[in-house]
Amino acid sequence: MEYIEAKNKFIQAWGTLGTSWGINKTMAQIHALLLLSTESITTEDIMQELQISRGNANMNIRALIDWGIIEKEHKLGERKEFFKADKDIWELARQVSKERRRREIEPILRVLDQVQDVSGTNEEEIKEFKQVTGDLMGFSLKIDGMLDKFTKSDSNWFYKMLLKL
Amino acid sequence: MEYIEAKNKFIQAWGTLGTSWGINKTMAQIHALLLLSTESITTEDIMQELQISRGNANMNIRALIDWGIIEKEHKLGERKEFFKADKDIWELARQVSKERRRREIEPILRVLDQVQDVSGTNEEEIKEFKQVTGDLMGFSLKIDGMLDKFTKSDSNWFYKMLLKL
DNA sequence: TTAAATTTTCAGTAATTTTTGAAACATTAA
DNA sequence: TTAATGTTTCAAAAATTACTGAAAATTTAA
Repeated sequence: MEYIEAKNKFIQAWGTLGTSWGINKTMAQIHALLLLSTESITTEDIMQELQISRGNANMNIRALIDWGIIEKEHKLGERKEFFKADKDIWELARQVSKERRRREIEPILRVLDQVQDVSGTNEEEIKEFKQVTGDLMGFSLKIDGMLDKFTKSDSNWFYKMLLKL
Repeated sequence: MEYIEAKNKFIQAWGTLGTSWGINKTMAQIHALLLLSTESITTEDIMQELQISRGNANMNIRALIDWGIIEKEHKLGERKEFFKADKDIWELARQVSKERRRREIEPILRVLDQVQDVSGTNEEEIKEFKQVTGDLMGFSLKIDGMLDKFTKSDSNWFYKMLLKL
């Protein structure tokens, strides 16, 4: 398969995958493009490669920076900003885990916690409510702990863990 | 906190969480409602509780059944269909992992595989392309293997794994 | 300073996804 | 059968989300 075809295929697939995990398509595509770039590139390059507007490019680049998975670079004698992605996949996974944990697991844990002191007249439904939300919280806490360990470890730790299984 | 308030809060939070993980809000809310129900309920009940249309209820109930996380029940002497959720959170996690693996990880693995035999004139970009997509595939395969093991094990295995860490 | 280059913002538009509601379809009871 | 009850489908509407493009803001060079 020719490079250009493979590249487009990968960018497209990465966009689609992102979409089904709640990440907007353009954001994932910009990330894919940067993963493949041998050197850091400008907003103009991204606009041109993905055929998107300046506003769209700018917003999604910023979102990627907020997620901590790409970064700005300044080149000597250049006024433009350049961007590059971290090519270390383990680092990427760690960063994504960290952010999703913070943005999504923590809020649901907070709600599950708040909701634990429920009261009411129907014994059975109260019991069921506490049981289900309690189980959910227990499970979430376990996942949360695992992710915490994961985000603080190196790829080696994860690799060993997989072996132990 | 009063039961009705806690219930609504939980349903709302579950819907929001679903949304940020690419699952539609109503689908997640129906699931939350069923998790809290002490007995199986009808489409009418769901429509009434969540204030949604029949079509919407029907479509999302079907989606939940497709995901394998709720099921139909027929009651003796009743023509209506009743629905109930599996209350076992481990089972839920296992089922969701299984489905997402099939729907999302497998497709991306297929693309990464296809794209491996890339060719072109620019040595550096080909090398980088192979490196990045190869790493990504390696990582995805590891996650895939872990999920496979997870979906085929019982909660006890997972619990032990967490202890070993 | 002023001007040129670059980045950011955001109102309006477009695209996508979700929801409705009514009609078609299916099943069971009489 | 026919009628009543219940389920599914799907075109249209609504809601949400993403994108554009131009103007405003910011930064740097002269």
